[in-house]
Amino acid sequence: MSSSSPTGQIASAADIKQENGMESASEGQEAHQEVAGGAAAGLSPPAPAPFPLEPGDAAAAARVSGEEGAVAAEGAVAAADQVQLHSELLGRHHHAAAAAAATAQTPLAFSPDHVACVCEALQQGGNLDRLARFLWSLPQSDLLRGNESLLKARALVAFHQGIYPELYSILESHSFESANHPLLQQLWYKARYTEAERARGRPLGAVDKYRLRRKFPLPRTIWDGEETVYCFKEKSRNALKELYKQNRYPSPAEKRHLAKITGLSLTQVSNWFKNRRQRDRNPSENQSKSESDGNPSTEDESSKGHEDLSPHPLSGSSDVVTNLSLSSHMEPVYMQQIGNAKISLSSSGVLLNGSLVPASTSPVFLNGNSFIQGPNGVILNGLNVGNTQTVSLSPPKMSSNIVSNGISMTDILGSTSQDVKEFKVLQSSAANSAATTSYSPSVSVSFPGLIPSTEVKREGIQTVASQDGGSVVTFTTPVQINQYGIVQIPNSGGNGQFLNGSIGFSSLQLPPVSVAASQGNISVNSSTSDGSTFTSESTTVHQGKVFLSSLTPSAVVYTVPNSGQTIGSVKQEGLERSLVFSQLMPVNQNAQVNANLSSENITGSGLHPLASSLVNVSPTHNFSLTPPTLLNASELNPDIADSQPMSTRVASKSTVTSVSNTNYATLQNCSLITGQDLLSVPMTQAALGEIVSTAEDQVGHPSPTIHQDFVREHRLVLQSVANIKENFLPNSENKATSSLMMLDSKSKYVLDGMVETVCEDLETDKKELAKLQTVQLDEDMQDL
DNA sequence: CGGGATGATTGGCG
DNA sequence: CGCCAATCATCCCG
Repeated sequence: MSSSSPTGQIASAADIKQENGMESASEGQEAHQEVAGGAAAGLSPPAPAPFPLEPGDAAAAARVSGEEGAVAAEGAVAAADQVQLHSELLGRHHHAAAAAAATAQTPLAFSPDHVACVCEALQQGGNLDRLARFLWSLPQSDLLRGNESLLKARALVAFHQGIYPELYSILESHSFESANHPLLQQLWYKARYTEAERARGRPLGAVDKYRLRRKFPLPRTIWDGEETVYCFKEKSRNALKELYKQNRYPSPAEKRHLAKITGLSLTQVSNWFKNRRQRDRNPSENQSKSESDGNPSTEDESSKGHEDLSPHPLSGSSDVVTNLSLSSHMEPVYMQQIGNAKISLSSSGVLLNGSLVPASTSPVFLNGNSFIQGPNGVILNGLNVGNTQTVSLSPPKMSSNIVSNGISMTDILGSTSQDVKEFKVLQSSAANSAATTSYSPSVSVSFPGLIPSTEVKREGIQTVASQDGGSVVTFTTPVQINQYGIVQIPNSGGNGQFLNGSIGFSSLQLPPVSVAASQGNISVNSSTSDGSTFTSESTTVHQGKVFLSSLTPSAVVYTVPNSGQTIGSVKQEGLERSLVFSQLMPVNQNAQVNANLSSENITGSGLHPLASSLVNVSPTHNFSLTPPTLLNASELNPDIADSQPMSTRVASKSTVTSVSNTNYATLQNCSLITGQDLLSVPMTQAALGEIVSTAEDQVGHPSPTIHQDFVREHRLVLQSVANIKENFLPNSENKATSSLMMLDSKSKYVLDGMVETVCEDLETDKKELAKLQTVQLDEDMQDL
């Protein structure tokens, strides 16, 4: 199930419920009341223009004119009556002249505003018949003017008269202001319902209406494109379940806390518990009450997850790989995104950006389609090796295993920095650097390289920690990975920290140059020789980014974008957003994709030049990721879910920005930061304390809105980059003038015109971002 | 506020 | 399109 925002749900329900009110509104009842109040201020006489106002029209106009007047005061009703009476008289008075003018086909003397005013008045007054006559009397020129009020009036009349085709035509032909959307949406649906009822000869049930809504989705002209979802987000539900397990009757304080964590309202939280208890009490519904009163649903989900987690035949994986080839088109990505598998880790595994795997002990998975299993195993970067195979390491006992792209560490270590190119590693336990050797690829298991849109959930509050202070990663429930392969780490209200501890790489375990994963969401750079630990004093999540404040130089990063909402358009609640992450952060989970592309367009040309300063990227490598591959329109574009296959061409223009400073390191696709580079960054920049990584694909796509968001994100990133004053290595490749910006130690700052422009525009955004971050940080601190 | 009942919404299945 | 299950919301009662 795709996650959804509570707000969206509520709005959805509310909107739909208003549907019932439509009828009365059409009758002009409720509208009448609303307008009556505002009439007090509408003492100005109706437009004296000679238009075909009927007795009531003038009054209606008067009411509307008063609409802008503030609030209805007491006695407004009486005043309204008087105004109406007065208007009636005026209207009657002008009637003769108006009629004459109309019959004479004389151009109307009143302005469009007046016409609109009358239309509004008649609409609100429910005088549809009169409105129809009024419209009828208007000259074509006016009707064609495109005045929204007029169009709305026409739509209303069409609806009222049952001329639905015309209604649909009107609604689809003009992009209405959002303020009119509710009404027009109701007209749209109501018309559909009515048509269906007539055709069926019987009233529609809730389900029938639901199906009609699905069958006849609102046109974009009267809809902002945001989908509404009924269920709470998976994350929220998990949080609720967690507490429910502990206490079926949470105290008000607990409810508030939960509400805050989940982004739900207190009422929703209460209702949830109430419903939950009710369900538990009625075993009738719960056929599977086998599991005591724990929470079956959670269990169920877990089981589902395991199914998904279970190893798949290689054949399947290979297929996936094939599909993923970008060269053909983004379909693969699309598929992943639409899916919605959920996986729950029973143990304390952590999955990041990728397909997950059940962890026997405390594995950490990052960004990978491949998984690795092992005690304290760690892995990342789903790029699996050419074929979606997964490697599972089962080190005898060791603390940490690192696997990347299905490549054994030995391979990595042995290889030159160039070979390291695209891989991400996250070491959950830095217990001892010696662990490096501990990993033994003794067992290789093939996994489906890719589980379509896997969503990993982590139930319960679990911790993945190493025994020694080395590195500890603590997650407080739930950690999710959405179909984008993104990990969601809820702002664990309770502890207020979701990442607390250190994530580090021991120097020994890493290749000469620390590896910053470009394509992943998480990157760990270890620049220090000692087990490099990363300590996060505080974390801030904002706008799809996770900000980690780290006191230590070792850079770690971790960007987590959000959730499932990305698919299609789903309403997201602001709150939710702050807690989760926006999908803006494109994370490429389809590492596999690269394999196909790499050889051809990308590799060699684009990244290579940069290789020297970055951890090199070797073109020939199987899993070399290339910018285009990493950031492709489909991944960035939430609309993919709309089933509009996006053909993302490698050649498309794409910009990747990656910024890092000592405190944060954001790794974006295709950017690699070497340990040296990290070290080179002055510690003094700690103040910036922010990591932003984003990428924008310039490829045009159907969702302007989203695109804008993206742009914004991108801009934010750029801003941060500017602040840091770090180095950029613009890399233009592909005919489409794609620009790849990378930050490296060389402090070479190159930006093409476009980028510079963007940066300039960001001045204000920068401040906003800083402010937002601060706020978020404060909130987090409070939670703590 | 909790319990019970019931309606609404959504989605899956056949 | 019917049926059903899962979820949420709402109303009423104690």
